[in-house]
Amino acid sequence: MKRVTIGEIAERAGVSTGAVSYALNGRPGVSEETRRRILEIADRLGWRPSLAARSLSGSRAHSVGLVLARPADTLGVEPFFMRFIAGLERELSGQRTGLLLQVVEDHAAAVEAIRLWWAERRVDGLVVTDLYAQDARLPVIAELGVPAVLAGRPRGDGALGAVWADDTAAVDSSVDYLVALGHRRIARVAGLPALDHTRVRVAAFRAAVLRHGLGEPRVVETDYTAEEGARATRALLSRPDRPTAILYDNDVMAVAALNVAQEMGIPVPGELSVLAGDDSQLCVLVRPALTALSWDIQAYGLHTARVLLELIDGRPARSHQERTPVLTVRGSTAAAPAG
Amino acid sequence: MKRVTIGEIAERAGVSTGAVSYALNGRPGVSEETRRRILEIADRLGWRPSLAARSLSGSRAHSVGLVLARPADTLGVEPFFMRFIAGLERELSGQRTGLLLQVVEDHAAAVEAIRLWWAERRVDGLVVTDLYAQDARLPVIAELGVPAVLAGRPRGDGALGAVWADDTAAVDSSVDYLVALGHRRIARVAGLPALDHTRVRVAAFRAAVLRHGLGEPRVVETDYTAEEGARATRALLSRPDRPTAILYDNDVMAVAALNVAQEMGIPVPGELSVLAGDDSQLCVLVRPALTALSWDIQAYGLHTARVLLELIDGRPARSHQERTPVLTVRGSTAAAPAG
DNA sequence: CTTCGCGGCTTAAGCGGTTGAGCGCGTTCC
DNA sequence: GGAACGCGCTCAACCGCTTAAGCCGCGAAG
Repeated sequence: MKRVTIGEIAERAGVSTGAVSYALNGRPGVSEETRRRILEIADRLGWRPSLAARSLSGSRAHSVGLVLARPADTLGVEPFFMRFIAGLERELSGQRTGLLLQVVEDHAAAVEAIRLWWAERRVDGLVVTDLYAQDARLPVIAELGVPAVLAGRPRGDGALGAVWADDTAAVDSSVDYLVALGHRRIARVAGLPALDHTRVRVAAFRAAVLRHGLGEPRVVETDYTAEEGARATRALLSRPDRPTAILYDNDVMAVAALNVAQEMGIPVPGELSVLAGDDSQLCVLVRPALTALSWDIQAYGLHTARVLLELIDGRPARSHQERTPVLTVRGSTAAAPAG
Repeated sequence: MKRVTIGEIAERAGVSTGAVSYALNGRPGVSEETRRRILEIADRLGWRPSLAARSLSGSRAHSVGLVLARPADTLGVEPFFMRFIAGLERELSGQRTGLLLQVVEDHAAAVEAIRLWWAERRVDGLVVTDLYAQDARLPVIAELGVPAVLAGRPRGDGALGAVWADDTAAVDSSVDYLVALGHRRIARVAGLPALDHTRVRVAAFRAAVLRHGLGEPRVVETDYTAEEGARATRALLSRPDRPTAILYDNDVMAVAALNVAQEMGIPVPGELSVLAGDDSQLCVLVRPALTALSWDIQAYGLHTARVLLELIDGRPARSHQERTPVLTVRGSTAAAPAG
C-alpha cells in the first residue's frame, strides 16, 4: 500500500533526492559508483516513478489516445480493431506508454474527447483512424497542436504522421486477377462514402475498370453493415446484365453476399466470384471460403505507434507505407462463366 | 498551447488559488457569489484541471485499466470485447474516467502490467475478464489492494466486485429446449478448461444431461479456436452413436461445426442441431443462421464499470447479476431426426 | 462589553518528481 | 602559489492542485 518514493531511496543511499533523480534517469551528475548503489536500492525497493509526479514536472502524460468513432454495433464485428490495438500495444508497452481508449458514436463526440484529453494533459498524442474526406477532427488537432498520426494516407501540412497501405495497387491487383479469369462484368460494393479510403478504393476501381475497357464502372455505396451489403448485392444481381464478380469493401458484406447468392440460386464461384476487401478469420469460416485482400494489421498498428512515439519525441513526422495487401485466393473466386 | 491554471483564475477573480479550488470542486468555503464569479471565469478561460496535478495531490488517477490476456489472434474474432468495451466506456466517460487498455499474451504478462500500472498509480482500479479457475492475477490484486471488479462470478473474500450472468440457467434452458425437440444424444464442445465460466457451463451441462437421463454426458474441451472446434466436431460426428445436437461454447466454433457437418454430408438442422454459446452478428451471417444464447454485452460492460467506480469511491463491493442469456432460435436447430 | 462561533477567505505545506544554480574540493595550468 | 576548472553532489524552486490550519470581522450569546 505504501509507495516507494525517491525520498526513501535518497535516505537509504545517503544522498539527496536530486542525486537519485539524476541517477535513475541516467543523466550526468553522479558518479558511476553512486549511481549503481542508487539503482540497486531502487530495484530492491521496487521503486516505480509516480506517473503523476513525472507528468507534472516533465509535462508528459506517457499515454497516447485512440478514439474509435463508430457505432458500437459495427465495431464488434470488425475484427480489424482488436488486431490493430494489439499491434499498437506491442510498440507502446515497450516504451512504457499507456493506451487510452475511447469508443464514441460519432465525430462530434470524438472531437469532444480529444479536446478533453488534451486539456487535461491526459495524452501526449493521438492515433486517428477511419479518416473522413472531410474530417472534423483534423482542424481541432491542428488547432490544439496535438501530435497525431493518421492510420491512413498522409494529409495536411506534414505536421501529422501517417501510416497506410497502397489501396490503389491492391484494388488494381484484384481487378487484374478477375479480368485474367475472364470476368468482364465486375462490380464493387463500397463502404462508407465519407471515408477517405473508400474514395481511394472506388477511384482505383473505376480507373482499373476503364483501363481494361470494361464499360462504365458499377459501384454501390453502403455503410459497411451486412444488411446493406446484402441489399447492394441483391440489387446488383437482379439486373439482366448482372456482374460475374463483385469486390466488397470488407468481409462482413462479402459473407452477406454469399447468402444472397444462395437465396437467389446463383452458385459461387460458378456464376459469381466474390472477393472480400479485408481478410479475417471470417473469410475462412464460411463456405465457400472467401478470396480476400490480406495484410498484416498488427504490423500496421505497431508501425502507427512507432511513428507516433517518434513524433511525440520531437522527431519529424514520418509517413510509413505498409506492404501492399495481397490477394489470398480461396474458394469464392473462379473463372468467369462461359457466355 | 499555454495552459490555463487555477492561478490565473485566482488572479482574475481577485482571490487565492485555494478559494478557486474550493469553488471549482463545489466544496464549502466560498460564498455563492464568489463561486459563481470563479466558475464564470473558469468557463470563459476554458479551464480544465490538470490530471497530473490532481492525481498527485488527490492520489486518484481517474483511469481504470483493462488487461486483455489472450493471444491477439483469438481476440480479433471475438466480437465480445469491442461491445464490452463500448459498454464500459459508456459509464466511464460520464464519470470523467479514462480507460487504459493493455493487450497481452498471457497471465504472466497481465500480472506484470497490473503491477506496473499500480506502482505508477496509472489506474484506480481494474476490470478483470477471462477469469481462470486458478487465476494468477487475483493474488496479486489482493496483495496490492487494487480495487477490482470481476467480469464473472464472485470470488474470494468479497473485496472484489463482480458482474456475471447465470450461465447455469442458460445452459439448462438450452438443454431443456433440445430435449423438448426430441434430442437424446446431446454433446458439448467446451472452451478453455482453465476458464472459470467454462467449468460452470460444463458442470451445468453435465447436470442437465443427467437430470434428463440422457446417459453419460459427452464433453470435448477446446481452446475456442475454429480449428479445435472443427476437430472436436469431427470427432463427435465420427462415432457410430453420433450426437444429434451439439452445444458450442462460442459462435466461432459453431460456425466451424457447420462446415464440418457439410463436409461430412450431415444436414443441419435435419440430422444435427447446432447451438452457439455466444450470440453475435456472426450467427446471422452464416447459413443456416445459428440458434444462440444471446445477451446484452454492452449492458454487461456498463454494469461492470459502474460497480468498479463505486468500489473506487469507497462504497462496498457489489455483486451484480445480469439478465440470464436467452435462447434466440434460428435455423440451426430443429426436431431430432426420427429413429 | 467581552466571548464565542462561524462564514469566508488566505496561507502554506504537501503530493513526487525534475532541474538549474550553487558549492566544496581536488586537479591542472601558468 | 593562486586562479581556473570540472566533478559530484546538495539546495531549493517549481509543476498545478488539494486541503488542513489560521485569521479576520461580524453577529449572537452570555
